[in-house]
Formats: sequence, C-alpha cells, structure tokens
Amino acid sequence: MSEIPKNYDFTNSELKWQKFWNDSKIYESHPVKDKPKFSVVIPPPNVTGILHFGHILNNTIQDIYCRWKRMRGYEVCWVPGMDHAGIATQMVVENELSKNNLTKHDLGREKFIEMVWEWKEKNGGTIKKQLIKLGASVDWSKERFTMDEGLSSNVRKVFVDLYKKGLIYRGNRIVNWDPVSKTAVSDDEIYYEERTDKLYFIKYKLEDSEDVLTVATTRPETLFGDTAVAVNPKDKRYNKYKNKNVILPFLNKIIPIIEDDYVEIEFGTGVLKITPAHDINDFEVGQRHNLEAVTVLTKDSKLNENTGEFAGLEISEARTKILERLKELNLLVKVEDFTHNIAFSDRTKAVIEPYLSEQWFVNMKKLAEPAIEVVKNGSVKFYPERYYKVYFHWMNNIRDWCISRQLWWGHQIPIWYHKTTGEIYCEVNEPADIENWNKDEDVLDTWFSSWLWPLSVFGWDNSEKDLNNKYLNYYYPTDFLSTAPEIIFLWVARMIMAGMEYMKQIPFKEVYFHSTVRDGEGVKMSKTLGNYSDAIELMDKYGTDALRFTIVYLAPLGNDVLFDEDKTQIGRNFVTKLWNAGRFILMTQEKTENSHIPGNKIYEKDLTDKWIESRFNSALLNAEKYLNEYRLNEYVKVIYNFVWSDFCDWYIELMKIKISDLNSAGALKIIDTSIQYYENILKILNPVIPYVTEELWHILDENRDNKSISLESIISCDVSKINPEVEAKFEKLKEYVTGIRNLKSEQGIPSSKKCRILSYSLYDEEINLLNEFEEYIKKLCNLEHFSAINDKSKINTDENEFAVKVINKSELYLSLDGVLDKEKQIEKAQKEIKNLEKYIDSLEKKLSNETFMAKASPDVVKSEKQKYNDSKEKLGKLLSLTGK
RNA sequence: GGGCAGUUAGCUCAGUUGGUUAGAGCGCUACGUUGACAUCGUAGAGGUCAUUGGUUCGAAUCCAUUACCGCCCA
Repeated sequence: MSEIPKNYDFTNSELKWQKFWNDSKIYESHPVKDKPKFSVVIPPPNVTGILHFGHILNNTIQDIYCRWKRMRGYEVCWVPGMDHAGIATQMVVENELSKNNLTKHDLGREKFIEMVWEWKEKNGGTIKKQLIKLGASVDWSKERFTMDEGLSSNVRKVFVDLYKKGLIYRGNRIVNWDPVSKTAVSDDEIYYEERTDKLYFIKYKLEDSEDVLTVATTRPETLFGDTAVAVNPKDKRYNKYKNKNVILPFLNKIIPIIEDDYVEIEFGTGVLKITPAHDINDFEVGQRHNLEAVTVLTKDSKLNENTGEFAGLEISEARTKILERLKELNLLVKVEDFTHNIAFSDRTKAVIEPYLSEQWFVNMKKLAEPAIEVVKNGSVKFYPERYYKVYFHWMNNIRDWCISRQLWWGHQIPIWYHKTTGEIYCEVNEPADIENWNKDEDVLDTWFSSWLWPLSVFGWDNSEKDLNNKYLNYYYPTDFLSTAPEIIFLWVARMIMAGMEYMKQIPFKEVYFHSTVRDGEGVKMSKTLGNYSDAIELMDKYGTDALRFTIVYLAPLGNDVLFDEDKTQIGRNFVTKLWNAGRFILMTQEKTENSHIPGNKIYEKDLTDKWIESRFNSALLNAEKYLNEYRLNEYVKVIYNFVWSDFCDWYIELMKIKISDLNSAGALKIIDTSIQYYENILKILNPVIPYVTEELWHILDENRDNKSISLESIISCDVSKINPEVEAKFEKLKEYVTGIRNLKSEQGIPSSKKCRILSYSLYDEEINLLNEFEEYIKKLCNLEHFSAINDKSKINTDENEFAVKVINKSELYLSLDGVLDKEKQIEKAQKEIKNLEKYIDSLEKKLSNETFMAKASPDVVKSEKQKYNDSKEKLGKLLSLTGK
C-alpha cells in the first residue's frame, strides 16, 4: 500500500469521482417492479443562474435524502432541470444587444428568440456544471428544460383546457407594471422598500360654490386620471358636499364627490383623489361607484395624450412642471415629507407602476379547493410545520393569477384573434387558415410551466398515453420536495393545484422548506448587496465536502443559516479528522501484515468494545430518527460527535493501548473491528460528504474498482446493542481519566511528566473498575504507577506529599516531590465545597418539602435522594481532605 | 395595520411530552509536537435562560404581559 498523505487532496479526488459517477451513469434510474422507489424533482434553477448558498443548501439536502434512500435499498430517481426564467433570460440578451445600441425590436421577435436560444445553448446552464461539482447524485438522463417540446406542449394543453373550463379569462385589471421590462409582473415578483417622498396638498374647486376641497396625494401627475374625489361617510367635515362635484385642475373636468369607507379620516385632509387606472385601491373604489378609469401613462411611464400640455413628459419632469403650474394657479396648498412603502421590480429594480391593462388571468378559487384539502388531511406534509398556517392563509384568501407577460421569451399564449370578426380561437395548435388570425403577443408567466414540473418531467401528456406511461406510473407522486420558503405560493401551492387538477393526485408527499442563508450579520445574501461569498470559490478553497457539511451543520429546521467563510473550517476540519482516523487505522493494519501474529486467538469483547458498539448503534438510531424528522443539522451533529468524541478521542486512543503489542492475542481482531466501524462511518457519512467517503472507501480496499460506496447498503441499527449500563460504566472510566488529567494540570505538572497515583475507596465496585482499567488509566494519564486500594493506612500522608482529589467514590492521591501547590489545591477544593453545599442545600429543601414528597413521582424522589446521599458523601471526603 | 416566528455563554445554536449543579461548536486562557490528525491534543474560564406576573411540590421548558429583533401578507 502506498503512503497515505496527511491531508485529503480534495481537488483531484473530486474531479476523479465526478467523472466516475457520471461516466458510469450509476445514478440513472428505471422503474423496477416491486422495488420501493424514492423520487424527487429538483426545483429547476434559473437558466441564467449561478450556484449560490441557497442552492448549495437545497441541493445538498436533496442529495442527502437521495443518497440515504439509495443506500437503504430504494430505487432513487432525482430529476434535474432548468427553468427558462422569462424576464431574467430576456434581460440578459437585451443587455447584450444594448451594448451594440440595438433593441429587440431592431431584430424582430423571431430573430430575437433565436438569439436567446443561442445564448442558452452557449452560456446557459452554468449551474448544471456546478451541480455536478456539488456532487449531486441526479439522473442526468432525465434532465428537462421548461421550454423543451414536451413541456411546452403541456403548457399549451393546460392553457386550452383551463380556458375551455372557463377558468382562464381576459380582463382589465390593475397590474404591477414594470416600465423597464415593459411587462406586468405578479405580486410575488415585487418587493417593497420604505422611501421618503412628498405629500402634496392640492385644491380642487367645487363646481357650484367658492368652496374648495384639498386633497393630499403623493402623485400629482395622475390627477388627469381622477374620476372622483372621495371622503369617508363618517367624516362630518365633508357631509355637506354629498352629491356635489369638483372641477379638476387643468382639464376643468367635472368629477363627483363620493363617499367611501376606504378613505381614512385621519390621513392628509381626509379627501382622497380617486384614480382608478393607476392605483389598486382606487380601482376597487371605482368599481364600487361605477367610475370611469382614465389612463394617463404610457407603457414606458410617460404621460399620455390624456394629460394635455404635459403629454410625452417623463413622470418626474411632468411632476415638477405640474407643481409649478399648480403654484401659479394658487392651487398648491403645502408640501409635507411623507414616508411610505414603494414597490420595486425584483428583476429590474424599477419602480412598479400600478397600471390598468388587459391581461389573462386564472380563476384560482376552484383550483385551490382540492389543494387545500390534501394539505388539511395530511396527504401533503410540510416541514417545518408553521408553513401550514402560511399556506392556508394564502389559499383561503387566494386571488386570481395574472399569467400574461409582455415578453417574447417564453410560452406564447395559444390564443388567436380573427382579423375581421375578432373571434377568439384557443387550441393547442394554430388555426388552419392562419393567415386570417393574429396570435396573442404575450407569453405566459414562467410559473405557468413550473407548476406542471413534477408531471411534465415524467412525460405526462394529458392524454390516454398517460395510462401506459411507466415512468409516470412508477415515479408519480414524488416523495419529497425541498425548496425555499419564499416560493411556497409561487410554486409549491400551484404544483399541488396542478397535480390535483390533472392527476387527481398530490405531486409530492413531503415538503421541506429549507433555511434562508444569510451572512454573518443576518442579512440575506444577495448579489446586489455584495454581502455575498462566491460559493464556487469556497468549494475550491475548502473542498466541496467541507462546504456541504458546514452548511447542513449550520441549518436548523425552521431557522436561518448565518454563514460566513470562516465557518467552512468546521467542515474542513471534520473531513481532515475523518481522513486521519482512517489513515491511522490503515497504517496500523499495514504493520500487522508484516508482523508475526499468532493464529486468530479467541478475543473476548471488553468494556470498550461493548461501549463503542452501544455508541455506534445509538448514533445510527438517532441519525436516522433526525433524518426522518427533517432535522438535518442534528443528523450531522450526531455523526460528528460520534466520530470525533467517541470514535477518535476514546475508542482509537484505547485501541492504541490494546494493540501496543501487535503480537498480542486479539490485536488482529481489534484492528479488523475498527475497520468495520470505520467503513460503517463512511457509509453513514456518504450522503453528506460523498467525495471523501468515496475516496476513503476505495483506499480501504483496493479491489473496489468500478464500485461506489453510494451503492452499498447502510447497516441497520441493532437496538439490542445499545446498553446504558455499559455506557454508564464507561463514563466512569472517562471521569477518572479526565479527573486525573485535571489534577495534574491544576498542579502545573506537564502532561508529559510521569506521576504516581494511589486511589482509595471503600467500594469494591470502584476498586475493581479501576484495577480492570489500570493499564488504560496509566497510559491515558501518563502515570508510572496507578493502583486502587481499600486500605487507607497504606497511604502515608505524614511522610509524603500528595495532591488530592475526589472523583466518583474514590479519593485520588497524586504523589508530589515537594512541589505541591497547597494554596491552589485548597482554593479549588473550597470552590467545589461551596458549590456542593449549595446543591445539597437545595436538595435538602426539596426532600423536606412535604408536598414534594407527596406529589412528585417516586422515581424522581428516589433519584433526588440518591443525589443527596452521593453529594453528602463527597462533601464529607472533601471536608476531611481540606479540613486539616 | 394583520399574521407568524424568535430572544439561552463573547459569537452561532441545542435543550421535543415540566424533575441536569443548563449543554455543544467556534472564539478566549494555559500547557503540549509521545509515530493518525497543530485543519491537532489536554485542561480551564465563561450564563439571573430578554422583562414582569401567573400555574405548579418543582419552570429555560406551560400560560399571560411588556420590550426588542426578524419574516410573510396588506
């Protein structure tokens, strides 16, 4: 065997195993009769996207479950793919065009779309390579793109179907207009930020008197679209104006004064201008009062022909001019600072204009009903549970879904308008006499294809073919979905609706909403904020396994992850520890190959063997339990602690002592056992850190070419091996060892100095234990002599100097040759006595409390009494040792 | 404004049906390079469990209140 280096070379290892996993296609899945399956669809990342921490977390989580289930004997199918991301992708290409001073209109629709496809083929899907780097065990043969032919025809089919069912309609609505990308965006694609603006107070004269009403508005430029002013019916100040009219400045148009509860009496002057075409609330007021909606802005946020002398101006310019003119007309009363929330477009960061336009909508009420039901009845489960509330709240107040987008890149709406009759034609394929029709220009919201994702990726066709689709029948519904909480409405809820509408079945059984990854200060990581570590850089610097491990270790269910680069050390250090434990075991094994070990003598398990067996099975039990509860960080911590604290710190250290003579009976057996444990550890860890475990598993046995640890099975937990008595006994051993080390350290004795210790106890049990482990204690504490006795007279405290400590039920005497630091020892002991007295005091109070004795359970009383007696005994010892 | 979470060591967090002298990792301090590992080992210091009140024999844990941070919706 060749020399194993001290550190794991992840760079070469990762390249090697990526190539092996993908070339050998070991993660391709096919339906296998009677074999349980585990299917997962990836939340398709944006084709323009690059891997960020959210992706790393999300995909590592999915990979953990896929790998674990695969090693538990399931036919695992994890389907990857990408999303065409309408606005984002179109913008990337438009930005490239603008470098040459071109717009998409210069190219025309067809040519432009061609260009987007070219871009997609050439530059899109960086993230795909990055998923490979992440080690995701996806089935690449099933990769899909939301604009693939099958997926696109599904989009058209569903549109036509819903249209014919009357669930899709066209209507005039206020939409969130993004004036930069010139499209409507959904409520979920905007964000709000607080801004300080001005509140302008403008006089509107009454039609038939000298009175004026003063309205307060942040948007004076929309006054041309006012079709009423409104007051609250409860507002006594304005009752007298009921049924009167005011005159709109500039246009001198007569508009009514209406009464509506919506108006806040306290806000501004209590008089509100109503502009139904440019404000969602005003639109609703307008509907209630049958007001006309007058548009005053163009699609690129300029004032339109309804604004008289101001037509053609940009909003800000127009506002300045309008205010000047109002001042001249003496209609501007005052201006105040005003802080409010303004909507911005996620994609373009432009200020969103509420805009009245003709759009396509899906009526959601009916689709929502079954989707509410399946979550209510537990068919679909959410983790963490609090998302149930979020889901139900949204679903019960669901609003219609605006699905049209004024973009070119995407699925064009399958609607044609007859050039002469205006008749509407809605079919999957174009009309035969296409020359007589105009196709609707708009495309569909990207989510209109993603909501079909779990159906489409398995070849769903919405036809009779589905009955014989073995993939759909085998893999649908999927078992697990892991996704970001912010798309619970955009995506998760809608997939449930689509699944129920088209398969009459849920799309997935369990949904895990993963943590949001934030920076060290708790701010959400984002490119625009610049608080963004490059994930790929970190993978190159620390290793992919280290990053995967760290991010899962830091991600508790339901909480955010506060991540910064330094923390990646947690994972890297763990990987190094694991590597070196293996290195030691293998180096030891190698030595035995050249030694003259007598035949396999029978080796009887001692306490350490039973202890590690117990610890291992308990770690396995808990790891699996936490996985089932979606407590990923706990799962990782259980293994981390087992490997580091139990296996490395104690088991291996004790093993070194046990096999210090390689020719001793059982040495071979002990080494062999340690290798078995180590191999099991590698398997349990493979789901989290696939690369290093694969590497080590191959180093462990050189005859594993063309095999992968990820296809091995994980050993099942043997609960009968979990033994609390054994663990308690071993804990005592640990207490003695750490106690003695502590005693040495307190006395300032370097651990390298060999010492002599006598232990005195009245209890045979303690003495036997200590004698049994004399060798271990001597080695672990670096003692030249250690013995446990029950005859105190043999300890000559008059002639010798000792440092003394009480551990468990023994008194330990450390021989010192005139270097005893008495002060320090007394100081220590007194501190201990003080704590103990306080403790005993509280126990005494408890035990003398009659109601406690009467009401507490007998078990509790018994254990409190035990604690009391033990503490009392220890206190006695401490006092007698320091009392002199 | 409505809803939902959270507040435990310097930092990040465990503490799941009420019974521990409240734990871990990182950081900090001291010592250490004995043939797995200094990306390490050994030991140590460090907490009125946000506030106030209540329920209980007993509260970090249950209830209520306040304060403060965060998220979602309008």
